Amino acid sequence: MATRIETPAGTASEPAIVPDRSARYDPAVIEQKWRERWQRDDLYRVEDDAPGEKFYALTMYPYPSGVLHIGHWFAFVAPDIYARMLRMRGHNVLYPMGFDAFGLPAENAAIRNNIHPAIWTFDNIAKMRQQYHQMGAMIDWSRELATCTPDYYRWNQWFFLRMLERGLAYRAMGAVWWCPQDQTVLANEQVLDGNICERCGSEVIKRDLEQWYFRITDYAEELLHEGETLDWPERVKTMQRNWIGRSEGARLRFTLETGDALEVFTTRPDTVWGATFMVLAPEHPLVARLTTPEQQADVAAYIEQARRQTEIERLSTDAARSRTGVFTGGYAVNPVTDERIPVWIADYVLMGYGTGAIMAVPFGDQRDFEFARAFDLPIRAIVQPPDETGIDPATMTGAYTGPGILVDSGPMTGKRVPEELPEIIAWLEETGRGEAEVTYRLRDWLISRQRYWGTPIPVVYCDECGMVPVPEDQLPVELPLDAEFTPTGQSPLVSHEAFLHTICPQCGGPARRETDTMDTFVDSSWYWFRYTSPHEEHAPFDRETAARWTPVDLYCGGIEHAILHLLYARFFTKVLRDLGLIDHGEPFLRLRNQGIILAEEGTKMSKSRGKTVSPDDLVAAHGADALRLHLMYLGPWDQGGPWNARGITGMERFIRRAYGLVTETGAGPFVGSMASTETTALARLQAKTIQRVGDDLDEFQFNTMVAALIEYVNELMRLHAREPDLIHTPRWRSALETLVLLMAPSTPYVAEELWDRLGMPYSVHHQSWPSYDPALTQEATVEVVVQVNGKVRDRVLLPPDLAEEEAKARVLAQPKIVAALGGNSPRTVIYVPGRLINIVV
RNA sequence: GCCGGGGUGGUGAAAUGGCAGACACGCCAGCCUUAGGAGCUGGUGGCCGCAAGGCCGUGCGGGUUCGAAUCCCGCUCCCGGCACCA
Repeated sequence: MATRIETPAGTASEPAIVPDRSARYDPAVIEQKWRERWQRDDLYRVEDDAPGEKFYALTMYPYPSGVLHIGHWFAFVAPDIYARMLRMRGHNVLYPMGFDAFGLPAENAAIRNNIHPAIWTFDNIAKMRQQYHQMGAMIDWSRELATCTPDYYRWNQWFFLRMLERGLAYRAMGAVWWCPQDQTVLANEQVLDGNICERCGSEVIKRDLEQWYFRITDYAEELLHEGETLDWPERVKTMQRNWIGRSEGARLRFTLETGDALEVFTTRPDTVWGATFMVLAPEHPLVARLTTPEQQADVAAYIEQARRQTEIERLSTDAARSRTGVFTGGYAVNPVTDERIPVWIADYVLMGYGTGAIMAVPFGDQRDFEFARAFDLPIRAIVQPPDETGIDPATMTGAYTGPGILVDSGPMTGKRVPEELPEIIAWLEETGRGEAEVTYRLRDWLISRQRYWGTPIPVVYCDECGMVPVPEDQLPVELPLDAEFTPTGQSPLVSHEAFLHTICPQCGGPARRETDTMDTFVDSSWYWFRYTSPHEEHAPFDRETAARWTPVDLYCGGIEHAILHLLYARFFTKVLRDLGLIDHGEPFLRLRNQGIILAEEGTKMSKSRGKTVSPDDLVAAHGADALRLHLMYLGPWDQGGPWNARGITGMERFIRRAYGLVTETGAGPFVGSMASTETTALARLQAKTIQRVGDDLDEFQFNTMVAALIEYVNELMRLHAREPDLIHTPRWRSALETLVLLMAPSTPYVAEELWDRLGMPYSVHHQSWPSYDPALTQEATVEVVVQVNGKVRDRVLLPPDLAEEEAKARVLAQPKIVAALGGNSPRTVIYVPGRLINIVV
């Protein structure tokens, strides 16, 4: 190794070979040096009013679980590279970071290790922040937030109160998991294998309790249609569309013999003449009134069984699973046929969808058909398929769901379905039997958690006044830190007397605080606004600053949040807009998901199986720059895949080659004005590489971007070997500067070091992204493939814009082609300029 | 069952209608070295061939096209999501 670092660029010097330890690429030394310098200089501080078009790049903030694993690196490095490139392109880029700091693991650690959740959480945050520094991420740490601080969660409470005022937050009974052993409600995440309590291992059941909800269903339609306009992966949009589950149909009114009205939702109101029985969800409120004394025992037993039913059973597609249900003994009247039809209960009807009751049309619905066959209920044919004779209900083996003509359907007989459905609905409306309706699968968002480590819900219960919201000036309702974490099976808040007992803000009498805390998805539903003014004390965020930065231009994160987090965040944004705090309704304009990094065996990386890969060890062995490159080079970023440590040596070699190239040939002198083919080739290579790297980054193709960098270095070395004097031309110097600039987003440390060694002013990360002359990306002559009948027979060098006739003439004269033609004359010649010529004989 | 994504050398992959396998790992050979788990050079899809060269080849079967990894139809396997939604 040799170096000339003492010699300023442009000055002649002896090619003295001075062995110098500092010349060797030593990532440990380089990375520590620059990391400290950047921190000292606050290099990544973002000013709200800095020049340049704003760009808000955001990565889903992590849960502070302890340490960053390799998957975190994979997720964070890509947007970091992208954000760095945009900054070099002149944008004012906001790339903040924080911690999703409330949640179950902290509480479990508290119970297990007798350490307070707050201490555990902040210890982890400190560790992880160090790791981000090590990664070389371009994060403005002055904006860091942790959702478990009162400064942050008081605004969760503030939003809750605003939503309560607007009727968007409400209390209602809801079926939740209940552990009879621990005498407590469990979050869904705490229920293992369908119905096992995470804590004590006993079987859990569903139980009705009063819970807090956010009325996200009010926004169902908007969430659905505004989602279509977003630049998000198609599959995420599809998942959200399916989750919202819009379905068009009608609400029809049936009457029960008890005198109660029973409404049902159906997408096939045309088949109401075929409704031969009705089915209620076991939990339906009318079941009790409807059940006759003789059926009482059966019904009660069935309801009990349905309650115990595990998720696994419910989700099973087992063909052996049969339709179950029980007759209530009660009857309803079909509103169009006036027939008396039996009312059953069955678990295939869900309380949470539609009205929790259906009209059963066994002829036209497969589930109803199976039910009718199982319990020997009547089936009536009401649709005749086109160009066929009628179907005989006695012999049919499955429901008929196809198109046809209505038969035995009173005044609607003869109508074509589905074409004339609107007329049928109109008739039902005119005659008062029902009306058109749209139903959604989306349910309201249950935000209550019977846990300690979360945002206290700011209401109190007073014997006199009932439920009373905590006045805004009394926020935050602080989570007491002196809670007891013995595993009693209850939230520590319930037994925390000082927290529990308070004074009613309305009458001043004794009151009891709500002990439920909020789902942590509330925290993550608005955190990106907080980054724009993280120290604002009088509002969740400063309106003007938020207006400047939001919406987020690019949001990166895992596909696992495709539904919940992203849907809640969209909902919150719309609520914030309706509260007048912002003027847009969609939070994230562009979304990109990384794939999942699996363990080397292709299985899921899990802590419990010891399959995690520690980035710290890899950094110690190869440097953060090499690890960054390696992760980006594994494959397409959105695909993920099994982890593989072997390839990292290739990235290390690449960095060493680039390092050697710049340090050994970067000091000049650059005096030659060589007009050789090599300098032209060099200029073309440089232009093409700038284009490739930029285009690949624009398209989030990090793996091919890295390949372009590697090829650039390899090609520079080849040119140098072919023409040793090339390194003394100004063109060469320019090529090296370009190399360092192109490397800066991906390998920030070594790029800074090389920039410094080139004698360029600090910092490489404040330089402009290199530009190129598009004319140079075109070669003067290109190798054109010559095919005969689609098989490659020769290659010729031609100008890419050569006229067709000229090209044909030249190619047909080639000896190999003459031989391949064997005397046959060409029938057609296909010419794709700059690519190929295909001669068809 | 439904909806996505995918199947290309020994491995990760590239090529989205025009030279299949860029680039990297690994492997082989050579150079350098006291040494190499360092560096450099060359080779590396399969088959036939001393070679020149030829044939075959992108999960399977068919189709469209001068030309298909790429588009269309059918099948198959793997991964992910949803799942009685009336």
